[in-house]
Amino acid sequence: MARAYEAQQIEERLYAWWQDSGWFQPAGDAARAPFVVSMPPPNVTGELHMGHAMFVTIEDVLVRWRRMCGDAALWLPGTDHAGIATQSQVEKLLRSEGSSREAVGREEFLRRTWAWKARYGGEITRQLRRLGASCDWSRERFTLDPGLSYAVRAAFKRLYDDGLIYRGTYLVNWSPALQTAVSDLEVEHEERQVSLAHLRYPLVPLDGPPPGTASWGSGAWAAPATEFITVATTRPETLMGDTAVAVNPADERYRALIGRDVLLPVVGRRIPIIADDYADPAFGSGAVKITPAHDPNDYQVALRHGLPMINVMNRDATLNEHAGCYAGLERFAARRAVLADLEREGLLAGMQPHTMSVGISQRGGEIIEPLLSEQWFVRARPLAELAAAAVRDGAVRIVPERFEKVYFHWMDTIQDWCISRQLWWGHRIPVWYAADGTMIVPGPDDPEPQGPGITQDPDVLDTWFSSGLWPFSTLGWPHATADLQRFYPTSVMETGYDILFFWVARMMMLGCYLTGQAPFHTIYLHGLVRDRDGRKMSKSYGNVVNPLEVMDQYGTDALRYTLVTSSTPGQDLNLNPERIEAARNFANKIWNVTRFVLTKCDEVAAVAPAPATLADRWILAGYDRCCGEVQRLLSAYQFGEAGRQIHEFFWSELADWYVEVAKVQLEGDAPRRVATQQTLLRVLEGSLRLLHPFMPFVTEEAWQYLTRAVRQVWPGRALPPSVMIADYPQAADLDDDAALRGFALVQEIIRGIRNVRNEYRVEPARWVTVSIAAGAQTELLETQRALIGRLARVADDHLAIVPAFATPPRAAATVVIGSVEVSLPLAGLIDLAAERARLARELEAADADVTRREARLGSEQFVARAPAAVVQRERDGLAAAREAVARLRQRLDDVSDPA
RNA sequence: GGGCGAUUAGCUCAGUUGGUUAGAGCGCUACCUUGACAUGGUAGAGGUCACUAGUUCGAGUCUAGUAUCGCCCA
Repeated sequence: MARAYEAQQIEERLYAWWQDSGWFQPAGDAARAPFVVSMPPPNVTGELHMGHAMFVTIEDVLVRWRRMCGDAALWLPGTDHAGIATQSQVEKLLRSEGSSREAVGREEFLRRTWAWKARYGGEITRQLRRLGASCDWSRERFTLDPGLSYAVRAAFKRLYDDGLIYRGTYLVNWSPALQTAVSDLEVEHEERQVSLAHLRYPLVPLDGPPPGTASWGSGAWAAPATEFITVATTRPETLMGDTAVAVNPADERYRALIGRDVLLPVVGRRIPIIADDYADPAFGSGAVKITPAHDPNDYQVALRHGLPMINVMNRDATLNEHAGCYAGLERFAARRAVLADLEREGLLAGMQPHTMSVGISQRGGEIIEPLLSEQWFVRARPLAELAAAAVRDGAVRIVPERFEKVYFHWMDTIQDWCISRQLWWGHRIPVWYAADGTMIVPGPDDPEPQGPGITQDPDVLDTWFSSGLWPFSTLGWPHATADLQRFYPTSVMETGYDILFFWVARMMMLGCYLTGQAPFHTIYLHGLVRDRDGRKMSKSYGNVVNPLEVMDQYGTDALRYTLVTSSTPGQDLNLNPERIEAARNFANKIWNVTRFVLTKCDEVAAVAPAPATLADRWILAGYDRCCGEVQRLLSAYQFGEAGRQIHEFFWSELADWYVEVAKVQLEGDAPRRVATQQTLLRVLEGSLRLLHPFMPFVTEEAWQYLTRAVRQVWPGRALPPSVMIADYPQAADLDDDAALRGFALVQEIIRGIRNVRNEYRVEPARWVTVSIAAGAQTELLETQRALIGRLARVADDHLAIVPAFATPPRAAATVVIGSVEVSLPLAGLIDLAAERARLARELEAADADVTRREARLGSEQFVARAPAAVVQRERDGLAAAREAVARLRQRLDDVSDPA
């Protein structure tokens, strides 16, 4: 074995070996309970980022753990066609060639996109492998696979026939840059500084000549109007689409005007003044223009009042023929032009700065345009009720629980889901139109409608529609395949909380409705990975930590261990590079403990082992307790805490103490050596299994070396070929409290002696003399004298362990541990004043301890109400503290004695 | 406007049925290259658990409120 763990040299080899051995596939034994995780499919053209590293790590911990526990574990991987993202990439490519998708046509565009996918689509899955993902690549899926596309058509047909999918003209979020509708979720909101324009609309007089006879732009357009109503708007360029002006019915200022008409500037259309609560008297002038085709609130007002809806914009956000003289202008240029002209006509009453929330396209980054258009929708309410009930009834549990509230709120306020996208890359909507406009919706097995004048809907479905079917479409649904029957519903859905609505909610809705069962029993949500200062990682900040570079530098195990132990469920994680380094060091520690054990176990005498020593019993009890805790924590989805506990045990107990103890014990006779070798092998081998789900590579490599030795020590012991298919350690509930307490005393004595040596600057190599007055512990400590001598560097013939000191030691430093007194006569080194100060400090602390415990035990309420075990612990602690105080006082007297 | 989270050592974070003197890693101080490991070892220093009130025999942990920061929804 190399002196240091070198991750880069083993990871690829081990991963290939695991996969080639078929261990990533679920065990065929039908008696085993399945444990199934659907991998959240990454964007097929995406590149690995920390979010991927996070979900892969957590899911792999979960899956490797359940697999080792004996489940038939299936982790099904795949990728998502990511309509907008992928199409944008290919369009960018075409633009660089001076072409466009329109120029090459739909068929050629799709050919180009598939070619792009073939070239770049494998990258992300190669990168997932580097993370050690033990997923079943033989079942890998892609959302545009024939099987999954079939599932999409089947789902669409079913929902359509059940009246849950409909087509209609509605106001949707339009992305002018992408030229498609997007769903509510794909719109982000941002506070922006905008100008609120106050526009004066002339009223049509009750009698007398109407205004608007002069041409627009003449400067006299409003003449001879005498009455005006002022409306406040942030979007003056849409005024040509106004179909009313609304005022609040309770607003005294405008009550008399309700029912009258105003003359709309630019186009000269007569529109009514209506009363609606939507108009806020406190906002702007209190009167608001109603532009139903360009504002969601106005749209609702128009529905209530039966107003016409006039769309003044094209799909690229330029104004159309309804905008009169502004037709063809881009929306923001039009705004400036309209304002200038209004001013010239004397119709601009003022401008004021205003902060408002603006909808931004999540992908394009430009301002979303509410646009009236014909789209397909899923009627979400019935589906949401099913999905909410599954969680409410306890069929599905969300971890951490607090997200249930968010989930319910979303389901309770759900809006219909716009599922059509004006893209070419994706599942084409399976609807055809006859020449007369009749819709034909064939089932997935029906032939494609053909005939004169029959055309298919040009749009595709939202990518989330297909990924909403993912947990079952990947297993063969709607066909009752063997996989679907064995592995559905799946077990745990693990993903980031940021896509609870996008994806998890849709899987729940579609899964509950289409399969009649919730697609998984547990939803585990992890937090987002941020930089060390808590900022979101983004290319524009330049604070992105690339997981591939981290793995190159520190190894995959270090990255995984850091990700899984740096946070708690649902909590964001600030990734600190120093922690990754610490995790790398941990891997090296594991490696070197293994090296140590191997060199000490290369030869084993053929004799019966000696009975266990106190230290043997202590490390076995500690290991056992650790196994129990880890099992408990993993069952409770406390992955981070489980990983930290193994670290604590491995480093602080096994490496720091037992390895040092073993060095001493290995110098004993053959039966003692064999017993120690067995204990080392047992605990280390078990610890590697315990840690394997977290750090698969170093544990496997170490385990391979180790088990060769284990086979020699225990020739009869059956061992599987890989740690990844070995049994996960279970606690035997040893509960050896005597060993835990006894060894803790030994540790305190050794630490006490080391402390004194350090304070008195005793050279590390020098052997010292120690006397221990051990009272009731004399017999126990006598059995540990070799250990104390070696670990505290006390010469064996200078270590006295007696029940009590005959005469108080002189010129000695003293350490008191309860009833045990450890004395170091350091001839020539002891400074009595310093020793007095040291003892006084100890005494003060012990005294405080006594006072605290006395106060607690002095309370009748405490004794009466606290659990008996807690009271007893206080009593024991008080007795020990009193003993220590007495001894410290005595010692203080001794060193104060001028004799 | 509604909801959620965070606030613990210089830094990044744990602390899950409330129970000894609140922990880890990094950093810091002193010492040590002793044969598993300097990617290391030994011994230390370092905290009014944001603040206020409450519940309780007992609160970092439970409740209410306040402050600051962040996120989600409208």
